[in-house]
Amino acid sequence: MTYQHAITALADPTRRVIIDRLRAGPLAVGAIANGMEISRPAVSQHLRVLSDAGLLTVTPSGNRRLYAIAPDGVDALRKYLDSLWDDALSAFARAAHEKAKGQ
Amino acid sequence: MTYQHAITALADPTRRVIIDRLRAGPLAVGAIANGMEISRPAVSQHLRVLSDAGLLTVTPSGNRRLYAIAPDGVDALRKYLDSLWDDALSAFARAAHEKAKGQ
DNA sequence: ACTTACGGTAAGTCATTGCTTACGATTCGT
DNA sequence: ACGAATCGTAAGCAATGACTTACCGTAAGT
Repeated sequence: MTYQHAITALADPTRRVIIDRLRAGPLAVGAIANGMEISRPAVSQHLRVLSDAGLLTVTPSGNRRLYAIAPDGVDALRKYLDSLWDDALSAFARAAHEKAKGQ
Repeated sequence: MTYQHAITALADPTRRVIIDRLRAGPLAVGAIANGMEISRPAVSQHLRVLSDAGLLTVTPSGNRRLYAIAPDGVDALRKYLDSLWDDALSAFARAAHEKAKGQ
């Protein structure tokens, strides 16, 4: 039941930028913040939110900390949306059928 | 490129409750607000946000307005997450491979 | 050992947003 | 035609959250 935190975390545009930067593979905090307009502490705070939401994993590597996308967290959100998608389609088909019958 | 608005709209817990109420089929505003703790205008405002995000459709029916989940809006979000999912899995596999080779 | 690099945390500020009450517009029932 | 019902919008308020600067701990390099 962690998809709520995940969707809240992904609602922020800056956090989606961070996620996009990690699509190709793990990165250290400095590498993520480099080129972004906000300060490095701000990036740290976003990374904290994303990690708490289960969307990122952290692996300390010497001096630095490597962040990577956690497939499990993304999957939780996917499952929620798939369920919503199924129900929406069923309701849509039923509504269309009722309308055709009524008309 | 409308998935950003969709994910922002779904980030609010109250709006997810509204969406859940519409899973079974279209409902009027009063029916949605009935039993909820917030006022009806607040529900109207949420419905506005969800509609603007492409997640709901409105069909006026006499005195009332029937809101229903828009499958297209949900699908846009699904596609974004599927893409993210694919990249996350690839990056994960690559990282595991590099680690195995390096170790 | 001392300095430098890396990154998390704290405190404070400002904008965003979700809620309420009040009001107006449209449609149904009689 | 008139009163009631349904619903959207405006204005105002309080809470949440994203950002900044300042600070502290830990690991690497010399």
